[in-house]
Amino acid sequence: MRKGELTRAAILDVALDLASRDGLEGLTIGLLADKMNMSKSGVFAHFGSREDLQLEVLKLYHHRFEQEVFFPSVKEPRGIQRLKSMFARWVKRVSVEVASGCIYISGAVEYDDRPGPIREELMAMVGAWQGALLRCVKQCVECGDLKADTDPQQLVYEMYGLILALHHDARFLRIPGSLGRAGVGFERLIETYRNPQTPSAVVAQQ
Amino acid sequence: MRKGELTRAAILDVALDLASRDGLEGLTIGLLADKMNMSKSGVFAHFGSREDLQLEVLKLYHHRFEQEVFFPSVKEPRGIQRLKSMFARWVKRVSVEVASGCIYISGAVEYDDRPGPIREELMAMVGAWQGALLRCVKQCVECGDLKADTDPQQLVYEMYGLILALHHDARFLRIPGSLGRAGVGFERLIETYRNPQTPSAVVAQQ
DNA sequence: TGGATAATAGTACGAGCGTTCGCAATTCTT
DNA sequence: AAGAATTGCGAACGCTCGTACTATTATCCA
Repeated sequence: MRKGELTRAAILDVALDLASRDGLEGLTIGLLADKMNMSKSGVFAHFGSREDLQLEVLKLYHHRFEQEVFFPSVKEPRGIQRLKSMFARWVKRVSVEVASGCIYISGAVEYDDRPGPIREELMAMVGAWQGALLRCVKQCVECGDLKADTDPQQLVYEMYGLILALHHDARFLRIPGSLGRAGVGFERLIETYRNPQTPSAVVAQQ
Repeated sequence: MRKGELTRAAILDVALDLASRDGLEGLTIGLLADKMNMSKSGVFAHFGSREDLQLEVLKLYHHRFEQEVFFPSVKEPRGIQRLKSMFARWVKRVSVEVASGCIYISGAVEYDDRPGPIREELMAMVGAWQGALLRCVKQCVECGDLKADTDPQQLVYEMYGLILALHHDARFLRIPGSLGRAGVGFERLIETYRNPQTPSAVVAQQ
């Protein structure tokens, strides 16, 4: 690996940190150069433009999210167990990010009215994650873990709400115990939709 | 009313519009002056600083929120009916704001790591609103509309999550039908906590 | 090890930001 | 209507931003 690619990777790593804290719009080349002990132009040369830098940061975040949340969960068997794993890992990730900030969430606010490639990319990523959740819920219905009349979209909507509330209460308001509330909310949520016909052993093992 | 106060009020009105769209941090005196057909310094003179302007905008938003959501709801009788009114008016406000943006929500992301008077003010306002919701839920428990073992904080947490998800899905992802999902989620939510001893007529009249 | 190539620094530019200040115009008060 | 007070404008300041261009230094490959 040539030195250039190595520095570039190091820059992106720091940039992701900064963007997590201040948002993608708050990510500035000057500050990034300071943190890297490099000149502005030195940093800049690795990316064609600030927008490209932001897009690369976004892709890096997406990659980490997949590694920590998505991929480990699809190793779980289909059904409620996988869904629980997805939510648990998601919560864990966001609660770690309470100290730094989740780019999916801050980005949703920053780019809800700002058209352009970053918005498109971000929408695609968040959409993909919601799509993965949706598929998992549908599998839960198919395999009988959740009731047949379950509205998958509705369930995903409410799961997302629990995470957003966690980010809001823990990171902005700094209310202790928010982490637990996300868990309690999720338990109550799937309890509502749980299929009473399913052998309790299947769900109790989790 | 002197002319100065009148223009000041007009500026604040436009400023609230801009801040709703681009966030409080995105509110710029130059853009504001353009929209007002005034000079930058002319606009600036009405406020000691940009931060003061932002604080005034925040207070104006809070005032509108109270007028449209809080005050009409406290006219409803205590209990589940008032809680439903609060949520319905809240949803209505946010769904109108889907086209412009809710400052409580965007502000929570913008100022979760940015100390200063704006963060303090915003936290106080959001805290006050959550406090109002909390009181209302507690009254629901006291008057028997909700189960005695209801965790009021938990219920408020989940209500907030439903609103945040609405803002996220409708404004950022632009998924149709999000409005309905907030309502369905709320119904399911209070159904979980509803006291089965309560005469159904009381809750059915809503 | 030397020459080609890649990586970084330095400098400068134009634009936009919040803010200051002095002056002109308008509005209010009597 | 006249004088006082308020209101608004215009220009300028210092700062930071992204970006472009040139020169120097470090790295890679034969």
